[in-house]
Amino acid sequence: MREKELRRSMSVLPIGTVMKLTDLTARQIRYYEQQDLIKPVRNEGNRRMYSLNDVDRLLEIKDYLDDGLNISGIKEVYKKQEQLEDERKKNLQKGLTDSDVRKILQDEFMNIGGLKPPSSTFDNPNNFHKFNE
Amino acid sequence: MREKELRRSMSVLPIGTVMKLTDLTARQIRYYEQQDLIKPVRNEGNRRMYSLNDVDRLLEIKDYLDDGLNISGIKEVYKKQEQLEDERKKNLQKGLTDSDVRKILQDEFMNIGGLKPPSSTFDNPNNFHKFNE
DNA sequence: AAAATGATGTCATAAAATATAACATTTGGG
DNA sequence: CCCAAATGTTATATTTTATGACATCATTTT
Repeated sequence: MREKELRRSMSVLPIGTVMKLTDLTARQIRYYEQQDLIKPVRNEGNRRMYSLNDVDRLLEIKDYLDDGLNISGIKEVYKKQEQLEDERKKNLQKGLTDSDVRKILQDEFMNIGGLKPPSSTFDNPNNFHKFNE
Repeated sequence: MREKELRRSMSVLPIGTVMKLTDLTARQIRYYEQQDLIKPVRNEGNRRMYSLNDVDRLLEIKDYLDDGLNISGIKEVYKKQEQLEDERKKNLQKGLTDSDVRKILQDEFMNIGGLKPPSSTFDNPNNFHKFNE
């Protein structure tokens, strides 16, 4: 559903609406922007316009702050997240899926000591491979 | 997905945004409201606030006008639509589905002249019943 | 403890967006 | 040609937002 994503990223909400949806003050919202946590677009009249994704992120920021993180911490969280997404993109470009990558990591494990793959409980909940031992 | 509906009906868009999304002028949007085709809510400051459903309806209105309908015609269309929805609700309350209702109508037909159900071409495209005559 | 810093509040000022109402224009049908 | 429907235009008042400065409060740092 590509259309949904598009709509979630359309900047159509004025700051007043965002204040209500997030229960944040304009001061807070602008401050988080100043700290590069969000980047609302500006309309022709220089008013900030927000997307639903922006609203989600602001709600996230609120949660992180409630959890005791400070702005710097939140910034780090998003930096890591971006790195992760970049890696995923790179692999996708190479035609690899997440599960492909998992297999590769497993193979690397195998070659370390000539061992079998670890097959975590998560990947193989019922340990079926054990019947082949 | 009940949440989706809720979000589509949240009045969060100022008229400026709606203008861009629909390519209508403020004058037109307010005029259609005056004609009871839409009913945006007002915020504390008396500004009209629109939902995504409102935007959809405005786009519909645009299409109808392009098709040569006038405001009165469009009003009729929406009146009929409401009537239909009301009927559906009533039947749903009685625990009847659409196909139940169709059966009931067929039965009524039968009793008119002690005849078999009509089985319209739509319901029986190949007229299979004819082989039983 | 004092000072510094981070996060937010508050206030003043300017600009942009919207509401309302009145009058003007356009367009299609009788 | 005239009328009415749909829309444009303009003026005025109010609301909303942007920006920047200064204030406050809590937490760290020194």
